[in-house]
Amino acid sequence: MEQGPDFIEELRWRGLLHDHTPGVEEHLRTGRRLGYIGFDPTAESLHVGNLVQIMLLVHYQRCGHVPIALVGGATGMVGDPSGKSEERNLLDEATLDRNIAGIKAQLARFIHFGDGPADARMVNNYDWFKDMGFLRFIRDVGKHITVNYMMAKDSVKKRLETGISFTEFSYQLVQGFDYQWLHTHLGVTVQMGGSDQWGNITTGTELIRRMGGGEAFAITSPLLTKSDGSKFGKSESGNVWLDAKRTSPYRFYQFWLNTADEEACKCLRIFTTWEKERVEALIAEHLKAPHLRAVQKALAEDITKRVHGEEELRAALQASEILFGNASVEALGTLTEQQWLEIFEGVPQADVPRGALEQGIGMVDLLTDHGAFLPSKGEARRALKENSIAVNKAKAGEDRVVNTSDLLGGKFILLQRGRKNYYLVKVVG
RNA sequence: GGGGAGAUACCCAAGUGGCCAACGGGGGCAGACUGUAAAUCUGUUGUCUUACGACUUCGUAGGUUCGAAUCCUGCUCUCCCCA
Repeated sequence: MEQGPDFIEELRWRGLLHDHTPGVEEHLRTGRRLGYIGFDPTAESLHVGNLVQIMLLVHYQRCGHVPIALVGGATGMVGDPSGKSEERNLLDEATLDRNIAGIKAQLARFIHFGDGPADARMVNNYDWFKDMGFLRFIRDVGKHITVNYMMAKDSVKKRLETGISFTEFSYQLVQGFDYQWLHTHLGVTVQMGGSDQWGNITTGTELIRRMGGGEAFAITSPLLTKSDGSKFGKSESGNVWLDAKRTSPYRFYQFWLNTADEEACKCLRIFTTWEKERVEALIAEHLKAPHLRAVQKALAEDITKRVHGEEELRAALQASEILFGNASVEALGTLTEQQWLEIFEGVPQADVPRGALEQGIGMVDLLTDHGAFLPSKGEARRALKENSIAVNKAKAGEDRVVNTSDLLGGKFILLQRGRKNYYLVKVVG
């Protein structure tokens, strides 16, 4: 068979390998193997925190193997205790269905699905759990694993003090059975996941072994954290989602562009599919001239393009140029209304009646009463005194009055507080 | 059950009758610097109007006083020690 790069070796240099069961390397070298990763359908969209797992599948496929994406329609109903200090809320079926559909669509942007021998496949564990009764489960599955074994898992041990429901305690068995089922029905022999999933995955390999299914392997990736130790994939405004409706492509692009130097290099290895030489050349270039931020730019462009497409990337680049570049008022004036709305999507906006603007509006009122951009007039005055407010890119003082002559594109006024906070005033009526 | 300590702004924490919108630190925001970074420095950080002003705020409800975060009483909550 045509064999791509060595998967384990690939993970290793990319910094994606945390742990693996003995023998996987050989196992993967000697044939095309089916490997799976489970995704929790807790939301309608995946976020960049899931991206590491997605990349595992991407690299897996690139290396000539067959990735299986499992959405946990059943496991999502139970709740994984790993890394959670408290019992989780359960999702209802309708929500789960919607979430699963959303996730499927997103995964398709990364890996190639189809019916060919090397194509990725998508499965939902609800399909094999929905008709399984409790008695059958505890007879066929539960019989093979001891409670002692289950209690030894970190995810369970940590919760023994504070309490864990039987439901969450059972989680590992449910996930373990997934693996067992995929093993016997599809011939899946590899399960991957974040290092926090090690316990759950090995319950699966154990189950397969005890149920006489033979060999099954586990591979985990390190959990990605930022250099300050905080969780990766959160911006000040919360989770960074892959769904453009939740995180605009512009914000998405900015998230990657703003990664710290050290992280950016790490991310470049993890989140691009570029070969080693290209990655290393970029990093070397970055070290020579860090202020150019070649790594961040390359990273942000590549990921944004993959997630949102060429068009959206271009818009994000344009927006960034206008917001952070040296775009002049003239440049702003040339934008079409459509462009305005696209660029400033996600930026606080306010509608102001044309009549009020014709009479002229003082800065303090514009920032508070009309725009509600700042919480109080005192704060607005302070900001104006601090010289931090700009109208259409020009600093404004407290006595500045805006009127229709300030309109750009006939319709918009751009306010800024400091360098990074934008507010858009739209005229209506 | 007995005894003690405490509750102050986003967080920590000073303040024990007027000079308290309340020291200081953290955090936030902004300015300078810079790489849309980090570090650093500076300013700012209850609300409202025409700000030399007014109003609301120191757990909660009352009271004493010309005047209270500060004193008194009830209540709620937190912590500690002894049993």
